[in-house]
Amino acid sequence: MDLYVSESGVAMEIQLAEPWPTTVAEAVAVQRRLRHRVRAGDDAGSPVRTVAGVDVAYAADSDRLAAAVVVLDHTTLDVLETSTVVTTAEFPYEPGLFAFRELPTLVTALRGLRTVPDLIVCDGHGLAHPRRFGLACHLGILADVPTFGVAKNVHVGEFVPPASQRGATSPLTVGGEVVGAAVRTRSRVKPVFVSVGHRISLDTACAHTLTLSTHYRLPETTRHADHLSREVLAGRISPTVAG
DNA sequence: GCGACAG
DNA sequence: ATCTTGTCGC
Repeated sequence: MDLYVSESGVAMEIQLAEPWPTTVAEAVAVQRRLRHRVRAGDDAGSPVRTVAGVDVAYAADSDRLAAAVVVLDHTTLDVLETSTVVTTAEFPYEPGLFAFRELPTLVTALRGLRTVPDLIVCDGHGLAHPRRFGLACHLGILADVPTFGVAKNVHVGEFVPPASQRGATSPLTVGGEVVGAAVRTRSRVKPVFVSVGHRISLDTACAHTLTLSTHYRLPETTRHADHLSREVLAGRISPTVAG
Protein backbone atom coordinates (compact mmCIF):
# COMPACT_ATOMS: atom_id res chain seq x y z
CA MET A 1 0.00 0.00 0.00
CA ASP A 2 1.28 3.46 -0.90
CA LEU A 3 0.95 5.43 2.31
CA TYR A 4 1.74 9.12 2.20
CA VAL A 5 5.08 10.01 3.76
CA SER A 6 6.50 13.53 3.54
CA GLU A 7 10.21 14.14 3.00
CA SER A 8 10.66 15.51 6.49
CA GLY A 9 9.09 12.39 7.94
CA VAL A 10 6.36 14.46 9.58
CA ALA A 11 3.05 13.46 8.05
CA MET A 12 0.69 15.87 9.81
CA GLU A 13 1.14 19.57 10.51
CA ILE A 14 -1.36 20.07 13.31
CA GLN A 15 -1.63 23.53 14.79
CA LEU A 16 -2.94 24.06 18.31
CA ALA A 17 -4.94 27.20 18.98
CA GLU A 18 -2.73 30.17 19.92
CA PRO A 19 -2.82 30.80 22.74
CA TRP A 20 -4.14 27.60 24.22
CA PRO A 21 -6.93 28.43 26.75
CA THR A 22 -6.06 28.45 30.44
CA THR A 23 -9.47 29.21 31.93
CA VAL A 24 -12.89 27.60 31.73
CA ALA A 25 -14.40 30.70 30.11
CA GLU A 26 -11.74 30.79 27.40
CA ALA A 27 -12.07 27.08 26.71
CA VAL A 28 -15.86 27.28 26.39
CA ALA A 29 -15.47 30.23 24.02
CA VAL A 30 -13.11 28.21 21.83
CA GLN A 31 -15.62 25.36 21.67
CA ARG A 32 -18.45 27.66 20.70
CA ARG A 33 -16.32 29.19 17.98
CA LEU A 34 -15.06 25.93 16.47
CA ARG A 35 -18.21 23.85 16.73
CA HIS A 36 -19.57 25.26 13.49
CA ARG A 37 -16.67 23.74 11.55
CA VAL A 38 -17.74 20.18 12.36
CA ARG A 39 -18.94 18.25 9.36
CA ALA A 40 -21.10 15.24 10.18
CA GLY A 41 -21.35 12.94 7.20
CA ASP A 42 -19.10 10.56 5.28
CA ASP A 43 -16.32 11.79 3.04
CA ALA A 44 -16.93 11.07 -0.65
CA GLY A 45 -15.32 7.82 -1.73
CA SER A 46 -12.28 7.43 0.46
CA PRO A 47 -11.48 3.86 1.52
CA VAL A 48 -10.29 3.40 5.09
CA ARG A 49 -7.08 1.40 5.07
CA THR A 50 -5.54 2.60 8.30
CA VAL A 51 -7.20 3.44 11.62
CA ALA A 52 -5.54 5.14 14.56
CA GLY A 53 -6.45 4.80 18.22
CA VAL A 54 -5.46 7.51 20.71
CA ASP A 55 -5.45 7.53 24.49
CA VAL A 56 -3.85 9.24 27.48
CA ALA A 57 -2.75 7.79 30.83
CA TYR A 58 -2.30 9.85 34.00
CA ALA A 59 0.02 9.46 36.96
CA ALA A 60 -1.83 9.28 40.27
CA ASP A 61 0.67 11.23 42.32
CA SER A 62 2.07 13.76 39.87
CA ASP A 63 0.87 15.82 36.92
CA ARG A 64 2.62 13.66 34.36
CA LEU A 65 0.61 12.17 31.53
CA ALA A 66 1.48 9.93 28.58
CA ALA A 67 -0.21 9.94 25.20
CA ALA A 68 -0.13 7.07 22.74
CA VAL A 69 -1.21 6.79 19.12
CA VAL A 70 -1.42 3.38 17.51
CA VAL A 71 -2.07 2.99 13.79
CA LEU A 72 -3.64 -0.28 12.72
CA ASP A 73 -4.29 -1.88 9.36
CA HIS A 74 -8.06 -1.65 9.17
CA THR A 75 -8.36 -5.08 7.58
CA THR A 76 -5.90 -7.20 9.55
CA LEU A 77 -5.80 -5.03 12.71
CA ASP A 78 -2.00 -5.41 12.64
CA VAL A 79 -0.08 -2.57 14.30
CA LEU A 80 1.61 -0.49 11.59
CA GLU A 81 3.07 2.37 13.61
CA THR A 82 3.05 3.90 17.10
CA SER A 83 3.97 7.29 18.55
CA THR A 84 4.20 8.18 22.23
CA VAL A 85 5.14 11.11 24.43
CA VAL A 86 5.23 12.03 28.13
CA THR A 87 4.42 15.58 29.24
CA THR A 88 2.89 17.55 32.11
CA ALA A 89 -0.78 18.45 32.46
CA GLU A 90 -1.54 22.17 32.22
CA PHE A 91 -5.33 22.21 32.19
CA PRO A 92 -7.36 20.65 35.05
CA TYR A 93 -10.02 18.07 34.34
CA GLU A 94 -13.40 19.73 33.87
CA PRO A 95 -16.43 17.80 32.60
CA GLY A 96 -17.03 19.02 29.06
CA LEU A 97 -13.54 20.48 28.70
CA PHE A 98 -11.21 17.55 28.95
CA ALA A 99 -10.01 18.04 25.38
CA PHE A 100 -8.04 21.00 26.71
CA ARG A 101 -6.30 18.68 29.13
CA GLU A 102 -5.49 15.92 26.65
CA LEU A 103 -5.13 17.52 23.22
CA PRO A 104 -1.75 19.25 23.63
CA THR A 105 -0.10 15.95 24.51
CA LEU A 106 -2.14 14.00 21.99
CA VAL A 107 -1.24 16.38 19.18
CA THR A 108 2.45 16.09 20.05
CA ALA A 109 2.19 12.33 19.69
CA LEU A 110 0.28 12.64 16.40
CA ARG A 111 3.00 14.89 14.99
CA GLY A 112 5.42 12.04 15.56
CA LEU A 113 3.58 9.84 13.07
CA ARG A 114 5.16 9.19 9.66
CA THR A 115 1.81 8.34 8.11
CA VAL A 116 -1.57 10.05 8.03
CA PRO A 117 -4.26 7.66 9.32
CA ASP A 118 -7.48 7.50 7.32
CA LEU A 119 -9.52 7.57 10.52
CA ILE A 120 -8.93 8.30 14.21
CA VAL A 121 -10.91 6.63 17.00
CA CYS A 122 -11.02 8.73 20.16
CA ASP A 123 -11.52 7.73 23.77
CA GLY A 124 -14.47 9.95 24.72
CA HIS A 125 -17.31 11.78 22.96
CA GLY A 126 -17.71 13.83 19.81
CA LEU A 127 -21.12 15.44 19.26
CA ALA A 128 -22.51 13.81 22.42
CA HIS A 129 -21.27 16.80 24.36
CA PRO A 130 -22.92 19.78 26.13
CA ARG A 131 -21.92 22.11 23.29
CA ARG A 132 -21.73 19.38 20.62
CA PHE A 133 -17.95 19.70 20.56
CA GLY A 134 -16.27 16.90 22.46
CA LEU A 135 -12.66 15.77 22.08
CA ALA A 136 -13.38 13.75 18.92
CA CYS A 137 -14.79 16.84 17.16
CA HIS A 138 -11.96 19.05 18.37
CA LEU A 139 -9.23 16.66 17.22
CA GLY A 140 -10.97 16.10 13.90
CA ILE A 141 -11.03 19.83 13.23
CA LEU A 142 -7.41 20.40 14.25
CA ALA A 143 -6.03 17.46 12.28
CA ASP A 144 -8.60 17.62 9.47
CA VAL A 145 -8.93 13.85 9.64
CA PRO A 146 -12.15 11.81 9.99
CA THR A 147 -12.76 11.06 13.68
CA PHE A 148 -15.37 9.62 15.98
CA GLY A 149 -15.60 8.98 19.69
CA VAL A 150 -16.19 5.79 21.64
CA ALA A 151 -16.92 6.52 25.30
CA LYS A 152 -17.37 4.12 28.17
CA ASN A 153 -19.94 6.34 29.88
CA VAL A 154 -22.59 8.86 28.91
CA HIS A 155 -21.80 12.50 29.48
CA VAL A 156 -24.97 14.10 28.14
CA GLY A 157 -28.11 12.51 26.73
CA GLU A 158 -30.54 9.72 27.39
CA PHE A 159 -30.94 6.28 25.88
CA VAL A 160 -32.99 3.13 26.15
CA PRO A 161 -30.68 0.12 26.60
CA PRO A 162 -30.16 -1.62 23.23
CA ALA A 163 -31.07 -5.31 22.82
CA SER A 164 -28.61 -7.59 24.63
CA GLN A 165 -27.04 -9.07 21.50
CA ARG A 166 -23.78 -7.76 20.03
CA GLY A 167 -24.54 -5.35 17.21
CA ALA A 168 -27.68 -3.92 18.77
CA THR A 169 -27.87 -0.12 18.95
CA SER A 170 -30.16 2.59 20.29
CA PRO A 171 -30.08 6.36 19.87
CA LEU A 172 -28.48 8.67 22.43
CA THR A 173 -30.57 11.82 22.45
CA VAL A 174 -30.65 15.28 24.01
CA GLY A 175 -34.06 16.91 23.90
CA GLY A 176 -35.06 14.82 20.89
CA GLU A 177 -31.83 15.48 19.01
CA VAL A 178 -29.78 12.37 18.21
CA VAL A 179 -26.21 13.07 19.33
CA GLY A 180 -24.86 9.53 19.29
CA ALA A 181 -25.67 5.86 19.81
CA ALA A 182 -25.38 3.20 22.47
CA VAL A 183 -23.70 0.24 20.77
CA ARG A 184 -23.56 -3.28 22.16
CA THR A 185 -20.11 -4.54 21.13
CA ARG A 186 -20.42 -7.72 23.24
CA SER A 187 -23.60 -9.59 24.06
CA ARG A 188 -24.90 -8.97 27.57
CA VAL A 189 -22.14 -6.45 28.28
CA LYS A 190 -22.65 -2.75 28.96
CA PRO A 191 -22.77 -0.83 25.65
CA VAL A 192 -20.26 1.81 24.52
CA PHE A 193 -21.37 5.26 23.40
CA VAL A 194 -20.46 6.26 19.88
CA SER A 195 -20.69 9.76 18.42
CA VAL A 196 -19.53 11.64 15.34
CA GLY A 197 -16.31 13.58 15.59
CA HIS A 198 -15.69 15.01 12.11
CA ARG A 199 -16.10 13.98 8.45
CA ILE A 200 -18.06 10.80 9.21
CA SER A 201 -21.68 9.74 9.73
CA LEU A 202 -23.02 8.15 12.89
CA ASP A 203 -23.95 4.96 11.03
CA THR A 204 -20.45 4.60 9.62
CA ALA A 205 -18.93 5.32 13.04
CA CYS A 206 -21.09 2.60 14.60
CA ALA A 207 -20.13 0.15 11.86
CA HIS A 208 -16.42 0.84 12.45
CA THR A 209 -16.91 0.43 16.18
CA LEU A 210 -18.28 -3.07 15.67
CA THR A 211 -15.62 -4.00 13.13
CA LEU A 212 -12.88 -2.89 15.50
CA SER A 213 -14.37 -4.56 18.59
CA THR A 214 -13.47 -8.12 17.76
CA HIS A 215 -13.08 -9.71 21.18
CA TYR A 216 -13.70 -7.11 23.82
CA ARG A 217 -16.09 -4.34 24.74
CA LEU A 218 -13.73 -1.64 23.49
CA PRO A 219 -12.28 -1.28 19.96
CA GLU A 220 -8.80 -2.75 19.42
CA THR A 221 -7.56 0.73 18.56
CA THR A 222 -8.49 2.03 22.01
CA ARG A 223 -7.16 -1.07 23.74
CA HIS A 224 -3.77 -0.81 22.03
CA ALA A 225 -3.47 2.91 22.76
CA ASP A 226 -4.60 2.48 26.37
CA HIS A 227 -2.07 -0.28 27.02
CA LEU A 228 0.79 1.56 25.33
CA SER A 229 0.12 4.85 27.15
CA ARG A 230 0.22 3.03 30.51
CA GLU A 231 3.46 1.25 29.68
CA VAL A 232 5.11 4.49 28.62
CA LEU A 233 3.89 6.33 31.71
CA ALA A 234 5.24 3.53 33.91
CA GLY A 235 8.63 3.83 32.22
CA ARG A 236 8.61 0.29 30.89
CA ILE A 237 8.64 1.64 27.33
CA SER A 238 10.49 4.75 26.15
CA PRO A 239 8.48 7.48 24.46
CA THR A 240 9.21 7.91 20.74
CA VAL A 241 8.79 11.70 20.82
CA ALA A 242 10.62 14.12 23.10
CA GLY A 243 8.29 15.90 25.54
C1' DG B 1 -30.65 24.03 46.90
C1' DC B 2 -29.38 19.12 45.18
C1' DG B 3 -27.40 15.90 42.21
C1' DA B 4 -24.78 14.84 37.81
C1' DC B 5 -20.61 15.33 35.64
C1' DA B 6 -16.37 11.96 28.93
C1' DG B 7 -11.30 11.03 31.18
C1' DA C 1 -8.41 9.00 35.10
C1' DT C 2 -6.22 6.36 39.38
C1' DC C 3 -6.24 3.66 43.98
C1' DT C 4 -6.81 -1.78 44.87
C1' DT C 5 -7.29 -8.46 46.17
C1' DG C 6 -9.42 -11.71 45.30
C1' DT C 7 -12.29 -14.23 42.51
C1' DC C 8 -15.39 -16.30 39.03
C1' DG C 9 -15.08 -18.17 34.38
C1' DC C 10 -13.34 -19.65 29.75
